[in-house]
Amino acid sequence: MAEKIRIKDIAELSGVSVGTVDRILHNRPNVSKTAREKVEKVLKEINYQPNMYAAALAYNKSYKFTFLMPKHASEAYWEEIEEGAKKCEEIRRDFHIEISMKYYRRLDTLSFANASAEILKESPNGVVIVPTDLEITQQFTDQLHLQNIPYILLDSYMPDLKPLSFFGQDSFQSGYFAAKILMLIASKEKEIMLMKQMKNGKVPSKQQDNREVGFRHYMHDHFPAVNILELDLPIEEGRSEYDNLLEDFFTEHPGVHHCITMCSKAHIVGEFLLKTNRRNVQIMGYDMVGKNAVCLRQGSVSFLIAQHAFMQGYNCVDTLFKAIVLKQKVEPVNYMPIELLSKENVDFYRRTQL
Amino acid sequence: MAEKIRIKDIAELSGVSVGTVDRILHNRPNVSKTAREKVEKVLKEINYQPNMYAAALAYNKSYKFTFLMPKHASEAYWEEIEEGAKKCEEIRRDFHIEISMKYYRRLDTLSFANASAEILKESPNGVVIVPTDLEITQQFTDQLHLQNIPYILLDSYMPDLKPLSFFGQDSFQSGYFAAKILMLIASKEKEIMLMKQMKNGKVPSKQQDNREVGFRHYMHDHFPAVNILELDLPIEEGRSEYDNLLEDFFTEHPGVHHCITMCSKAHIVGEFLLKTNRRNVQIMGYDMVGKNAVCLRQGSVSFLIAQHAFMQGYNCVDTLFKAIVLKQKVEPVNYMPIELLSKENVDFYRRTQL
DNA sequence: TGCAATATTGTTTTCGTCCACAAAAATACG
DNA sequence: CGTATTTTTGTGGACGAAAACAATATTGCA
Repeated sequence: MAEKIRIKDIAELSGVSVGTVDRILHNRPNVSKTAREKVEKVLKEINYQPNMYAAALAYNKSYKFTFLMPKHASEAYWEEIEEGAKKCEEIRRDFHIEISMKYYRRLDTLSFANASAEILKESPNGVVIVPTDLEITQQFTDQLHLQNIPYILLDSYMPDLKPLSFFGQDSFQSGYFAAKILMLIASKEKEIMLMKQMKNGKVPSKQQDNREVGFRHYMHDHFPAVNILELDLPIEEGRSEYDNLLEDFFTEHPGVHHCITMCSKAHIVGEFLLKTNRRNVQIMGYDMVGKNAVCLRQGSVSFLIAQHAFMQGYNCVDTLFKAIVLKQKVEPVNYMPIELLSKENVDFYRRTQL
Repeated sequence: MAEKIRIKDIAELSGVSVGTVDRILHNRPNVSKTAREKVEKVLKEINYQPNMYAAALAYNKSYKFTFLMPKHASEAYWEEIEEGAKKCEEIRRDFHIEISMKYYRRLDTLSFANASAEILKESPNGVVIVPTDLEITQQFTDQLHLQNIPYILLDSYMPDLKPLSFFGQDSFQSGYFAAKILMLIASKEKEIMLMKQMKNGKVPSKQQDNREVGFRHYMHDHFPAVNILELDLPIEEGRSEYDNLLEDFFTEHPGVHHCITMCSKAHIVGEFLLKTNRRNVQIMGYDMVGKNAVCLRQGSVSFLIAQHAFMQGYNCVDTLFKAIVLKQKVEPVNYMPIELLSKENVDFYRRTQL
């Protein structure tokens, strides 16, 4: 069981030197047919697992990974992803891996193109990409394929780009699940509020759009009669303006007792309800970020869906590491769990299971 | 940023030899005050992080961990824990850690005592214990303390025993949460069925008892009028007898439309309902094991609570590893997430996040 | 002061793998 | 057949930390 076979052992068993075994293990040239046969016979019988730490120590090469993601002005979701990536860099530090972060502005394809050009100049060993539009992203990944630089897609899955791997949540299914849970507490409602945070009149992320599609799909299938009332909060407006918009909405629709949002800003509604002493509205939202957790604990938000952003960042980097440094096979598609949080189980949520 | 400081560098910076630095880093004797001061001054300025792989390679010592748990005749929960432990053994193999599994028979204190005596004879470097009664367990852990063998408690938390660490689910809170979710779909019910699998007239695990306490606590607080009807399935009886008991129950209580169980056998009820074509009963249960997953997908079970058994086993071993081999500080109390699964999100459940 | 005993230092080998280089064997060619 | 060339093999450092070992400095005591 606890057989620790070294290259030296293989060499002795097959009657050659460690140099020859090493050449065969690494598919290097200059090995005679007879030597190859002798060694491969031994390799077939035993199960050699190289000591990867000794290997890393001897190899003494460093790896550069680049992480391309949207610029986040204190947006907790992106911050958490970055923290996860940094954590992995720290954990793997003895393998000499180094991550360089690059940012682009969401919906600004030029900034994406600029950043990707910079990355290509640095020719890293691997890349993690949070994609923008398919077309612009593909221009980048085509170059990466040309240069044989493996890359991982994070957040949005674009199978046509043939990435090494993908990490993210199935947004459609997640919205579908959210609808199901919401309708457990809102089964008798005729109207439901859907809050959206808009930027230049658009929802700023594809993920949120897809969640809404999943949400509406469930509603259409199971509660076609329920009226979904949208409330848009333009990100350009200040916080005080939000309160006015919310006040107007709830005054105009006193019969609405349930609110859902696909973004991480459920706490905006939660805090408003608390401030205006409205106790008869239940909220469901996304992302286990500080302010949402507070609302969840105090009861102004009923449910959150977590998407394990930290683990997404961590896993992307670790998957690059496993594929490139350890030359392991990696899972091509990795959907993160869709995890429901309420006041009763939120204390046991862990951003990482490690 | 990417400073890779070696012992050799510290030695040069402080004008001593690597031997002296090594002595100081490991608190070994025979270091003069002047040398110590010089080195400690340098250590304070830089942030030395030893290359743990080089260290493990040089240390070249092997570690024996023992895992004491109930004998599981194909009980999926325990199997999963064992698989997690084995996985960690594999991941850390280059550090020469070896796990030896020991089993005792649940509710049989003598078999626990026998197994623990065996373990003590082998004097391992660390132990993972799934406890039995407090008293019997303490007899064992007292010995471990005497011999300075660190140990981790898994499944049941007994703070008085002063373990190195604990991993498990908060069973009370998990039952409480289960009740909340169940009552979202059963809010109008007057009667609910609580299925219990008994062994010699007792619930075979403390965890299940505690979940029931949490469950009843929620019911008492929020739905005191609901009548909880227990159905006991004695494990001694065969499967066919279960069907008879279930048939009798549902014939006698045609008004019961919701069933909850604290054990992993929700699928027994699910399969019965499917077989007898009863479509008007919803089930909630525990553990993401194969048969339960099937029932969840086909709709005969509505909700499951997962407890991440695989990660529990993995984390216990990895925590021993981190504490003993890497000499890191470890978290003393680790509650696992309480994760809700339904048809809509079950496909994204992962036993491991790694 | 001299010499042993002890305290403190520095040097060297080891771990398993990788790779550069040296040595040996096989082949080419005049 | 002998020398030059190429192919194939074996050997000997790294890598960074740990620890055994050797060497030096310091102290105690007659």
